[in-house]
Amino acid sequence: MAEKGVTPRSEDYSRWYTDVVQKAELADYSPVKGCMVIRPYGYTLWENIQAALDRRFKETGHVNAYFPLFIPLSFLQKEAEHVEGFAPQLAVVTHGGGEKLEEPLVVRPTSETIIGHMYSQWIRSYRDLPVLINQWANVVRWEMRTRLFLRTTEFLWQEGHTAHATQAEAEEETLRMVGVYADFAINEAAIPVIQGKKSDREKFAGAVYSTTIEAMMGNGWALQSGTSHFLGQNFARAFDIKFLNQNNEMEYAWTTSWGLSTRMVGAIIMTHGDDQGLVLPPRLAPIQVVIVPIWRKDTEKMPVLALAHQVTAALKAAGIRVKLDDRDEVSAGYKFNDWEMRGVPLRIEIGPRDVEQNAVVFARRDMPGKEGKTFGVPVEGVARAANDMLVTLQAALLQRATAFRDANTRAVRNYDEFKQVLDGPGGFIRVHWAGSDEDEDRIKDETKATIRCYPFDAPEGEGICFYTGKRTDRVAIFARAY
RNA sequence: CGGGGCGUAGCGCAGUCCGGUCAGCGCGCUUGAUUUGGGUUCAAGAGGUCCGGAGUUCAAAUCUCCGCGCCCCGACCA
Repeated sequence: MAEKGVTPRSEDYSRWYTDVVQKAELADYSPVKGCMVIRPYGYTLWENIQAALDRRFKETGHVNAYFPLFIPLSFLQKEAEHVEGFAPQLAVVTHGGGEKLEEPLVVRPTSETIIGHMYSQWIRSYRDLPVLINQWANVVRWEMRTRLFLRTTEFLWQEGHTAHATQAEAEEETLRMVGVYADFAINEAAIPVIQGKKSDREKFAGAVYSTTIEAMMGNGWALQSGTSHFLGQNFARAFDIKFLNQNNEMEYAWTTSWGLSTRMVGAIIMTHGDDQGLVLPPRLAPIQVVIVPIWRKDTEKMPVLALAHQVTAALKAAGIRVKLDDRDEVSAGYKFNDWEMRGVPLRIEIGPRDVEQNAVVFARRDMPGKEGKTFGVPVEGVARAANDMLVTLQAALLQRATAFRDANTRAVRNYDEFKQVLDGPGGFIRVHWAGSDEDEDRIKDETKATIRCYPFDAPEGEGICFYTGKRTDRVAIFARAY
């Protein structure tokens, strides 16, 4: 690893990613294989993600609850597709208190089963519906290959589980929540995700269908960043979630589930980061503004620090998450690089020249060097100016990511072109698609690209499938994915 | 689990082929100066059961055998 800075993205993208995660002190490897330690800076970022999501969940009528970590193994086996999908990834507890357990307990990989079991006891009448519950939890999936934040054995997430009286209501909920994820991703994380439906091959084990938000990472790969599933009556039948309707008839409930995990942190890193390190969207950044005081002589130190404290207080009063870096033992240049690595959106530099003019210097993280600096920002009204700059930065990040995604989204006319794009520039391939599940498998085998989603927003209309040559109005986005 | 690579100071590594002043380097850390508008410089210092075990040998980081662990590539996935 380089002593300073990170491996350039162009040299080795996954190395760059790992470097950023560790050097920005977001997370570290743990002594347990496949697990990571989320460090305070990374955890604060996650807390900000949680707050932004939780607010949206509450606004859409959901409440939080908590269900147990351990699930009887037999529960997993009640839904055939579900157990088939998750069996290879389960961690199972066979002993407790020095005794062999009568029935093994699964460490939850997801909670549809145990929540389904509880819902069957809580739901009696149509008057009990809908049930709209979310939980913030950790889950465990024994993955073969892990990567910090993107795929770890244990990860943090939220999982929403809802039950409804009608299919229409449940489907509406499924779409509402994928929409909430998209709204969060776009407006908080500045990630221009694409909403769509998963192909049958990629859907959640046990779902009727799954919806997703798909993001494009800096290397052109796709990252599934949140999912919302319509479960039909599959889990209701498996767990006997029944209610009496208004006609006094017994019916199975219609359920949904939806989740978004710490993987989102990975999405933020790979959407906005650059060769200087992390770049954080202001709305989620643990530190939105860092103030770096600069002085030459001891006589300059006092007035510079005095102004720095004054500006810090002004920003704090305006509700900005601000940090004054008054460390004595490192140089200003060191601090610049340090905070750039950590992705702080706005840096305010205050030196003797600024004290004289009663002004400060703004340096935005998304633009390197002088280009991103604004000199002579008056101290009077500095909080307002900083706030405006944060709004500008938030918009600029989204705009840049959107332009990148669009520039790396291509159409192809046939399979040869498809392969050429994947071997060349990569990115998203947006095509008409009339292939079968087997066709999809074959393409995955041959190119490693999968259907990321059938986008909801598909104004293309009818066209020719690049693979089968058939006419269809279905549009698919293919990409290599994490 | 299949294929590759690796385990020596907090981190990154050299040394291993050809056993013997090989316990070394860079960064980081500590102390003191110097410097501070883009990662200052210098000096002095602290820090290691060479992954573990067994064996060969006068002598093992180095050779042999057996373990353990990690990383990368594949099948699986939020």
